[in-house]
Amino acid sequence: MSKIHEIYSVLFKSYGPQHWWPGDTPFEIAVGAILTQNTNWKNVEKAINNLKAACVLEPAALYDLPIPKLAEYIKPAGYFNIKAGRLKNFLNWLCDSHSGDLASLEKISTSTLREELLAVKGIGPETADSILLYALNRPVFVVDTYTARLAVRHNLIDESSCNYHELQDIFASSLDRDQKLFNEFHALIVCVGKDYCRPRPLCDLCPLSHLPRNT
DNA sequence: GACCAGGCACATC
DNA sequence: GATGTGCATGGT
Repeated sequence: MSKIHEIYSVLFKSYGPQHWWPGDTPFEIAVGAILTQNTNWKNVEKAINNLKAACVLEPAALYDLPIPKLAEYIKPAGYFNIKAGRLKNFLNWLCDSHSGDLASLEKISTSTLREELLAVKGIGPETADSILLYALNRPVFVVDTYTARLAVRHNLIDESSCNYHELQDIFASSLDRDQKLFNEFHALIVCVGKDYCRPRPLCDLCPLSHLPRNT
């Protein structure tokens, strides 16, 4: 069994299925992906609940909402002015180019969609891939800070070459190109990340602590 | 009070 | 191309 398969196996045995992404609709998932940038999910939940309570958590309503009003609703998620602009950019793309309907993206190839998402100002690689995987069910491996920490810590990658694309390639190339597997794996990495993949210290209670790792 | 959280764009060198 | 900085709330 490869190191990466072993990591997955240990995490799945420790934490079980994660049932990701937390969100009722693909659109809610996409909004959550933008709101959770560098932010604790609990804060994002508050912001999403505000949008739900105001009945604006759907493309047309959010598209019509003035940015200052949107910023007010999403305040608990932090960086609210920045994120309001980013959400608007996403809404402009979705509504102006794709009739405000995520389901209409089904016919577009994953690579084209990824390029289009990355062209939206405020959507970087992690957010684009999260939307592709969790909102649009595409087999794309999502990389985040925890993935990087885990990979460096367990010698899957050298810190000097640790960038998004390299990390994504290391995981994706050693796994079956399986949307459900990628979904579960990333969720499990975030799960163990929250518990143990903090910058320091290393913790021997981490389910991965018996695997080879850096100090 | 310090540190951290499921990034990203932009300025500067 | 690499590195530094601003953006901000809320939990531990």
